[in-house]
Amino acid sequence: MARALLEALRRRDVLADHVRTIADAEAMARIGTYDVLVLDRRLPDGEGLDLVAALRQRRHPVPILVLTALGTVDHRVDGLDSGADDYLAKPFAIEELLARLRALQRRGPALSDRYLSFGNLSVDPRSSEISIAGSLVEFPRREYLVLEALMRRPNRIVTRPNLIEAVYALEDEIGSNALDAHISRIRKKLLMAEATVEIRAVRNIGYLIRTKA
Amino acid sequence: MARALLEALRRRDVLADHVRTIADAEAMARIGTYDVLVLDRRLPDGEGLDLVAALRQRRHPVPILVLTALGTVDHRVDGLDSGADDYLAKPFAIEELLARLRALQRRGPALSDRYLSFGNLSVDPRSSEISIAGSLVEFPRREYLVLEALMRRPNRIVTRPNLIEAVYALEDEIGSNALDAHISRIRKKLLMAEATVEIRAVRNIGYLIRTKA
DNA sequence: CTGCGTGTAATGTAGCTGCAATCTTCGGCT
DNA sequence: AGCCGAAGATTGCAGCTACATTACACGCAG
Repeated sequence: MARALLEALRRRDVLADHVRTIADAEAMARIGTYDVLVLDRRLPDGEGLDLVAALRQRRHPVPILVLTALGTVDHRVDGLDSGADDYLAKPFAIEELLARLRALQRRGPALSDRYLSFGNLSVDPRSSEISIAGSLVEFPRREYLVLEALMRRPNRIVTRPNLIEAVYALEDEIGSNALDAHISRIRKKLLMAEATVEIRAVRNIGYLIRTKA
Repeated sequence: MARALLEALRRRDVLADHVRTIADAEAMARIGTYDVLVLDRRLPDGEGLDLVAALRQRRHPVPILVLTALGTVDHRVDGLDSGADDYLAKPFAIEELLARLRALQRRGPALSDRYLSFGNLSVDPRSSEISIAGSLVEFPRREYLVLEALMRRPNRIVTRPNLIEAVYALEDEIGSNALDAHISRIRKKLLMAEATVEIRAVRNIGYLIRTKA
């Protein structure tokens, strides 16, 4: 399958590389600069959509087309919502695939980043704006960064080191409860704005954001 | 058909406008700012793909999804190659359409050199002219460049390095608050002209332009 | 020469942010 | 169950830093 595709691409003077595993694909995406990534879902070392999600999480801008046998509407919706830009199910016409690749390449790499929303809270990483219950709420920089980091993984624990890294990118900062202080201030604002989410501490590990009981 | 779609979108709090003809669609695209354009092919006054081609010819950046009964592979290829970003044939599942619209909206508009307009401010990169509330306002070169860079990504943060790069293309220019000074002067002019947009600082990162509260 | 554009520097300022002191909560242990 | 220690929560405060603004000087163009 891959071989046939590579051959078709080569015949049209499209340069392409091929790898078999998610791990390799991730490495290639990290190093190389590609116009488009074509991805199957059922791969030797896992589910292709996990790679999509991982790349998007890191804000990797490469356009991604998922090409797979899993073709129900639900499959398609899942694929697109995981961050893929197009989804084509087998069987497919090679000409259509090529046209879709052209469309993706034409459009270029993404500039945008997904709106993060959870409960009645939504975060726009592009403008660093946060709205709660529909109205804009101002957050200072560091508080914003903490909240954004939490919102990138709602319902999941984000470790203290991760949070500190998110806020103090390179700068060194150790030995204080600065992070706790930020959390506290964020909580106060969430309360003020009547957010339906809350930040819970996970002892010895970190924090997570989740919907209020 | 259009009514059903509008209803489905409205139910999900997606704002949408609907027109019946190519002429109207063209007018709307020219005036308004839309995240995505959904287009049928067989329209009362012509072939939808002609509109796609016309918009692309003018470098219109809006993502376009063609939604039509014409669903052969050739139809699809033609649609995509005319400049559309996605092509969905009837019959289709509403959920898939919505997912595809999300994907397009996520990715955002293509870069372009057409009129940049936001709020009551508009910038013509070709002539380097700026109008506020309909009347032309003179900006010196450097101020113009800063404002254009911001207007290329309204509501998004533009980093200081990006801005500096935009203004001082090759020349070396470090160690001063020249950029801040420009921003300040631009702000003064925006105020004078009663612009409905404002420039906000994002601490430690850069600036962004957005509509005034 | 004059006027505008632009970089620099000085100065002002707001409000973020880290800290520490104190209080509260939680989990483990007997 | 109850106690204790440690982790987390909270809050006032003070220093500071990044940004804002203004004035000024230099340079180039008409």
